[in-house]
Order: sequence, then C-alpha cells, then structure tokens
Amino acid sequence: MTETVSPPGRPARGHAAAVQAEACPIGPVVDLVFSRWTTPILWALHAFGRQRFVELERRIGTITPKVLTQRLRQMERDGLVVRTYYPEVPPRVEYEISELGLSLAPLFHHLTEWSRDHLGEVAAARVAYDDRDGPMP
Amino acid sequence: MTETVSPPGRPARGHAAAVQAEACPIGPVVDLVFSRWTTPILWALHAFGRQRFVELERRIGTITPKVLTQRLRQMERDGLVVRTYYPEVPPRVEYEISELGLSLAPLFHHLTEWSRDHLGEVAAARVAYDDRDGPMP
DNA sequence: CTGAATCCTATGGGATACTG
DNA sequence: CAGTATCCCATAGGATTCAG
Repeated sequence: MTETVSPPGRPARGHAAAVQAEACPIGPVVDLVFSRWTTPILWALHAFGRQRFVELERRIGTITPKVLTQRLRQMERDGLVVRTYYPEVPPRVEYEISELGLSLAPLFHHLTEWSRDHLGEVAAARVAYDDRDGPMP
Repeated sequence: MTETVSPPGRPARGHAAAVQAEACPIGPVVDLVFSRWTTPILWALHAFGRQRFVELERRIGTITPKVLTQRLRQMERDGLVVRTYYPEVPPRVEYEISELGLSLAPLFHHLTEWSRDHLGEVAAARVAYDDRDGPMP
C-alpha cells in the first residue's frame, strides 16, 4: 500500500482521477495540457520550432532548469514532445513538438480567439465586482 | 504591504503575469478557466443548470465547502458564474453559468473531442516511455 | 443551508551549486 | 551544454469546527 489515508494537497486528477468526482470529461486533458508550464513550453516549441534546452530556457525566461527538465520529461512521456539526444561534446539535446502535440494547435487557436473576444469582459467583471462595496451575505 | 519579496511558489500567471515570460498568449485564459476546480464546477453548472451550493458540492463529490466557496467566488468575480442570494430561512443561494461562462462551451466541446481522439495516444506514449528501460542520458 | 475560521500538509517550484 | 541534487518556502487545498 502506498497510501493509507486520504492524501491532501492535490489528490484528484492525475491520480484516482475519474473516481466519480468529475463527470467532467475534460479533466484528463486539462491535467495534460494546462499545467503551469506546459502551455508556455508547448507554445515556444510550436512558435520557434525544434530547439535545444538552453534556447527553451531563455525563451521562457522565468523557468528554472530543474522545472524545465521536469516538465519536458513529463511531456515527453505523454508523447507531446520529442527529445533527441546527440552524444557529442558538449552534449546537445533538441526538443520538438510531436505530431500529437501538434494536434493541440487548433485548441490553442480557439483559446486565443476566446481571449481576444472575451478577456475584456472578464476584466470588466472584476472591476464591477470589486467596485460594489460591502460583502454580500 | 501584503508581500515584501518575490513570492515563490506560484508567482507568474495571475500576478506579474505577462511580464515577458510568455509570449504565450493563452496564459490568462488558462489561469482563468483551467485551474484545478474551475472546470468541474463549470461543467456541473453547464450540465445540470442552475443549482444551489449543496447540490454542487454533492455533484462534484470530492470538493470541500471551503474550496468550493473560494472557487465560486473567484469565478463570480471573473464573471463566469452568477450568484443569487435568497434571504430566506434557511438561506438559499443559487449559482448558474453566466453568458460569458457559456461562451466557453465551444472550447469545452473541442477539448472533449480532442480527448476522444487523442487520449489513447497519450496512454500509449506513456506505456512506451515506461517500457523502454534505463534512463536516457 | 451557506459559508467563514482554523489548522495542517503535500506539492510545485524558486535558488543555488555541482557533475558528465 | 544539459541536466541533477539540495534546500527551502508559499500556496492550494483537505479536515474539522463553528456561525448566521
């Protein structure tokens, strides 16, 4: 037995996921694609094509090598990116989007459109919400 | 002053967001819609319509009232859901998807489709990855 | 019923330093 | 260059309890 009691923190999605919690069918995808760093990475890879570790690191700018490695590994495992290792000195590794990863492109496109069309409303909603004073019961 | 130094943990998206880190234009949307509980909630609201707190709570099954409240508040502020308070005894509150929230439906639909079409490949990729033994350099 | 208050922990992720 | 290894902390979120 790996866990005796209910694990706090973040139990659900990747784990006993579809238990029953989410009739919500998109849980898995969300976990896959929309975690903190996956989108920026995927985006960088998609926008600038095959590139090596350092390029990616610099492109994203705020990510640490540790985390970048972690995420890339996971994405590689999930089949979203392809890692190619060149045993030279100095070593060279290149990452690129896989075909599967590329299949997400339309999705990203839709997201971009939604942003363009509705992000303003969100901002407005926030202002409105913050302006109305006194907490509602 | 709420924060004096650079906040570790999860600094970026909601915060000094678009600094430069992400030319990735979908960062904001991701933050908005694809955070841990927002999708299940949105889904429940969309699938079963206007409903009250407890219904939602039970529907989602694994969420605690505290977190449910937090997320609902945020989503209300973002204009994704509408909260209606009925000052009766016992008090009654109903939540429903806003028009803005509804505008996400196509997106969810695309995600569902992607799931249906490609989630198998992800699973396969994982098996393949785990099967190839020995860590790559 | 609807939530606010407390307390607590697992997890992600930043910083830094070190190897092959 | 491409990571790994440590250390360490902030935060999300679970459990539980209490209140209007």
